Amino acid sequence: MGKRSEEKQETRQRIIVAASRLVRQEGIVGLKVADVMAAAGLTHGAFYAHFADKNQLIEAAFQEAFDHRENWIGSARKRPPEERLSHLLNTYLTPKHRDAPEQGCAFAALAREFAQAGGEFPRTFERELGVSVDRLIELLEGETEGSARQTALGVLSLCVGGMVLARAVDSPKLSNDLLKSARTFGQGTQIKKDKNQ
Amino acid sequence: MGKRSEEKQETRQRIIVAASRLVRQEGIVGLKVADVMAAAGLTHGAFYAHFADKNQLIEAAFQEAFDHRENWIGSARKRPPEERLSHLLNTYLTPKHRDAPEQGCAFAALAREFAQAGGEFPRTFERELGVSVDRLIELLEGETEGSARQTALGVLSLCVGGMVLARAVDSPKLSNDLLKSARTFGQGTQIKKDKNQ
DNA sequence: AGTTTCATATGATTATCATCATATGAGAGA
DNA sequence: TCTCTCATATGATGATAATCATATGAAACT
Repeated sequence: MGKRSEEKQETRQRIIVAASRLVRQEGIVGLKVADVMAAAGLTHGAFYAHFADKNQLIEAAFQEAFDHRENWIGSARKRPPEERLSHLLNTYLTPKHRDAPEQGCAFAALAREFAQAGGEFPRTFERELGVSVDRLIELLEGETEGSARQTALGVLSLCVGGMVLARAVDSPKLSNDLLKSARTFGQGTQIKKDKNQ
Repeated sequence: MGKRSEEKQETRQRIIVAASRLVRQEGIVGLKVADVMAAAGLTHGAFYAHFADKNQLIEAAFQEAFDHRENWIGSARKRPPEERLSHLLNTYLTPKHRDAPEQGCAFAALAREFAQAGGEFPRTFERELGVSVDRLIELLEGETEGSARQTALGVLSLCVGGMVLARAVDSPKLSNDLLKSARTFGQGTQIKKDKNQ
């Protein structure tokens, strides 16, 4: 691969990264191809040298957003088992995450729109969700009441819902309360005290 | 008020009802004024005799969607206190609700878009959320560990998140698992056994 | 150096919609 | 019955954006 196409790949990557941020901020319909290109330092016309259409870009951007999923799950893995669940909740349901959707969880940012998008979108969504679920199961296996899978799906639901609502309300007070309550609510789910049971 | 303007009000109401269903199905951006009017049995031109603009319609449609909130909360009120939380979860997080977004919860359907819409939208959202929270607090008061408000906010987060995710994934199996896991996860939150404590 | 290739830029094109302007026609009051 | 009003219909208009067509210019190869 020559220097030429290497640079093109870099440009493509730059477009994807820009799109990944913008799409989480603006949503799928709200994402404008020209804005993405401008954010990547290019003009709109070059877009179709890199992608067949906007949908292809969105798929790539969505996946790109999960490159940092490990930051979340990986940091919980370093905790002792009985603290993992609350660590997950406490690092996801934060004002900082709420206020930076462009670098935050893509499920919270895009689930609603993926739900009605046709084509490959639902499968793409499911694949990424599946990976998250698997990671969470590894993390929680044998540590919670009920099956780890059940806890994993429950935690994801609570996190996504709490974030979506916290972003939608007007007052900072209520928004913060939503985050805090969701954190606490999720911790009401019992963690096994005896790891050998 | 003469017959004339009475009929106009009825027409207006028909438009709002149509919009309320369509907007939950298609989203705010996805909602087309012409589609709403067609669904109400009219043509697009008449729209501006009823509303100043599309935003005004969406506000009205959003509120309209909550006319049936009592079906959900009210039916839980008939249950003994210790069953209320699980009743809420079990009636919200259902495949039936998932498959009929046009008549379902407007928070789950519209929160993401309200979050980025400017103008009055965030305040409107917050007002309706506040009402729901108040109703839930009345329902749960003194019945759960922790404050009723905290439980109310937690339940709402879990419900909305579970529904949004269940609607976004491709496979019915995973979707059903999400609903079921969220139901169970939420019930892990302890209900007081002794009502007089 | 001369030519070719191709990544990117510039300038259409086309579709979709919200919104506006004007027309129509049925009912209300004279 | 004859106007007049106004709810609704029909037909613009204008903006926005995806996508396409063509131009350009720098690097790669001869």
